[in-house]
Amino acid sequence: MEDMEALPVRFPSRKHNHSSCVNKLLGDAEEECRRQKLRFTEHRRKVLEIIASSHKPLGAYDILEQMNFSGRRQAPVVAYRALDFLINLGLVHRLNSLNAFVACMAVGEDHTAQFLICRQCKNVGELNSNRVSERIEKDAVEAGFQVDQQLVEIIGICYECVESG
Amino acid sequence: MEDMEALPVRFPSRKHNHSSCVNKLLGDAEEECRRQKLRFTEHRRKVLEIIASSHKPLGAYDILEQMNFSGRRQAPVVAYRALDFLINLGLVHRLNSLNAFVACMAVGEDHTAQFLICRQCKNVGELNSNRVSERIEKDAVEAGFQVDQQLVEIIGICYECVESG
DNA sequence: CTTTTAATGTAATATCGTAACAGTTTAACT
DNA sequence: AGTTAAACTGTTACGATATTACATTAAAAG
Repeated sequence: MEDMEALPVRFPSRKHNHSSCVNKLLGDAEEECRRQKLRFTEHRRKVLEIIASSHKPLGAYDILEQMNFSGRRQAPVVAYRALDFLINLGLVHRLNSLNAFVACMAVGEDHTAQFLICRQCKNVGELNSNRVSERIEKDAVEAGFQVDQQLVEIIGICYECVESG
Repeated sequence: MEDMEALPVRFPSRKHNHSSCVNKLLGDAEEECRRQKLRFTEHRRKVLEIIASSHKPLGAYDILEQMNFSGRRQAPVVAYRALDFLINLGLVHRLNSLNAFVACMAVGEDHTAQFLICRQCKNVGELNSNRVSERIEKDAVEAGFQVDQQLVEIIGICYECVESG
């Protein structure tokens, strides 16, 4: 029998409200940091805010450009340090095929992230199908391989771009 | 019902014969180039030979280092051009999580490559499970996403490394 | 209030990858 | 063979991505 539970798909609609998802993510971050006694510093907040404000993946240097508060240009390492922190916390994902970063759309949901990357509008969503991650796990084990981490990036066209030709 | 056909797993054993897989790959390349009327030039042959001689992924600059015939150091673009050619021919794969390249272990078998990357011995194998690629395809379609390309990289420990502690 | 841990500032440098363009070789066609 | 078109090569320069190292400052823990 097939497992027919609904998929927890998340793809950003063209008309969704950005500022509400930014606020949600900042709230999640604050809470998580409080819980784990980690410091949610200015750099970290700023980087998360920048990433969350875009559903298009951003490169580290794109982020850096938007960090010029007080007119001073930050060094690359500033962005990378904040990104590492946010990735470890599960608030940000890295897209290996693009050398770029996106905000997590399923914070706190314990998922193996699987990305849907639209090569037309450049938006990125998360598929996060347990069926996929379990299939990978099973087949790898059957092949004698012990899985630590899965990396799944799916490149194609999102439904809104298909519809609009 | 589960599909129980055997998986076409390929993971390089510690004791397998390198030179025979190099020769096989070079032969495949020659044949494929003859068929498609493409030129299998010296650079391309050399790069394929270098990659095929290692089951550990090699970076473009690692490859470059081994291309110093006649003592002259080649420009990076030389390696990248040959790599592009070999990748298009399906003889070489790129590992996005490592910015590195490996020889294909399933030439001519029409597969969606899925990589098993051992973080201990650094060897890379191919899982290439149709069950995985079909599951990804189905779930993505169900999510309204039209798939062009899948990128699956699985990081963990291979059986030989598990056995040897 | 001092010790220790974590975060920052800053500079330098490593690593990965591409653009542009002139020159040469190869294949294809008279 | 001689001519043309396409593919490949050589070379220089540069762009993009990421890390190391180390001195300084701020925060938390005792």
